Amino acid sequence: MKSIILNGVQNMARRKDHSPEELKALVIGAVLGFLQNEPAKKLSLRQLAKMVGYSPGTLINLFGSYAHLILAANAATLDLIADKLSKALVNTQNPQDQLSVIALEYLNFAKQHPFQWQILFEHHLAEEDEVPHWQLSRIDGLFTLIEKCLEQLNPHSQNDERHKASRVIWAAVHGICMLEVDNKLFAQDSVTGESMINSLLSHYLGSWKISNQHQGDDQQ
Amino acid sequence: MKSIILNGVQNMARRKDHSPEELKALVIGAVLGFLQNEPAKKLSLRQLAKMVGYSPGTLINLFGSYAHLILAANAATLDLIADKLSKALVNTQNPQDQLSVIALEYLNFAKQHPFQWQILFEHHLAEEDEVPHWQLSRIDGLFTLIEKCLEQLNPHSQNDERHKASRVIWAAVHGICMLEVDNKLFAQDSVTGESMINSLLSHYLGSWKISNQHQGDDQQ
DNA sequence: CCTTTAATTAAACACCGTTCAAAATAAAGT
DNA sequence: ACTTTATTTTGAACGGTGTTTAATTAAAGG
Repeated sequence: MKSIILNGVQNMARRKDHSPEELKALVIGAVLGFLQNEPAKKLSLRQLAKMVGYSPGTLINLFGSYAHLILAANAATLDLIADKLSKALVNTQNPQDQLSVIALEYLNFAKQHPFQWQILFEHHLAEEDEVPHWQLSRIDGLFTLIEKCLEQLNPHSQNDERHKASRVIWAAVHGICMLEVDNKLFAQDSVTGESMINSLLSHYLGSWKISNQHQGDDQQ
Repeated sequence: MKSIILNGVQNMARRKDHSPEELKALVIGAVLGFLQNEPAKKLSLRQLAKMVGYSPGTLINLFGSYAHLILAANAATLDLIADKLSKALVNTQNPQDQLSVIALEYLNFAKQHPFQWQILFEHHLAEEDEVPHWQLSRIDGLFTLIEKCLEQLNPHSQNDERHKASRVIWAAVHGICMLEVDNKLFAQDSVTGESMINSLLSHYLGSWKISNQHQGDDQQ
């Protein structure tokens, strides 16, 4: 297996048969596969390189850095989530039910892929380089989805009211998912992520959808 | 400064004058001081040891491991937050205002100490050792605070209804803080953490407090 | 076939948390 | 005061990390 050593110091560099895009997909697959069983803390560039049969350096000049490699994996995760959400929506018409489906599907993903989901939010880029635009547009798509439901829920609502409400709902659902995945709810067994999401949506939306029925007087 | 070298290989171990408790406080102070300016990612045991003038090994057999050192610093942070919350509450009587004060004070802490706040939730212990009980009781104290407000808000509510609502509120507020600190809200400037918390509390509580006024029929 | 270009690599670098035997100190015994 | 014992504290070593770089190889162009 080891190549021939000549001259005391020697050799290597055998070109594999993967295009850059194939290799990227291979690596991202390895990341997500690893995170199915092991926490993000245990992931490393060197292990990853071993898994896909390339050297650490190859992965670095493919993605730019280890941080950007993780970012690429996170982008794939976001795509996967967006796909699940839109698929879950096709059989639901009522806008409040749609929001419920979105939130519960999101929770479901977090519970089924806790490590993959955690790394989405625990991975911080160095402050010098900003989040790439393609990442931003993915997130924007999720917000737009929520805002559309809100518009159906209350057609009299203003744009900026829906904008704010979408952020509140997203953040709240996200907080519930996070504490559920981290097991930091310290709640009795009857209180699950599902029941919390139901409580949140029914109460928040119940009040929100009637708050602007007449002459647009916002509460806050 | 360097001790005398004799015999080719040499010396060291000058006993400093700190009791274990003093040293712990010194280290925790160094952690929190560091996190005022630098992200958790850049913190390390070795730098920390240099800051307080001890060797890495000393800190390890003081706290057990680097992970437990961070845990101790997080405990100090939780105490600090609990202290701020209870102090902020003394001038507020109305229970809904109290909840608002709690949430806004919590948000304020997160914004003023983002790195210290982030490490509270991004630090995961290895699964083999559980979260210590003194940590759990601290968190339980925060929940009890919220549940007391909810009881004032709706004296007819059941114990388990308040239990659930306290978790929903806490998780939602937490989610808002997290996305605000991480700059992941992608919202227009008018939508701030404060306005989101106000929206969340007014709508959620507005519905919640009347949901059990008569014969205890819960929505979920 | 030779040259150029691009891909891939091993090795080196500067870190990291942890372990451990040895060194230095303090405390106890005489 | 001296010796012994016990306790801190440490440097050095170990195996790991992400990243850089010079060398090597394969492929492409002429």
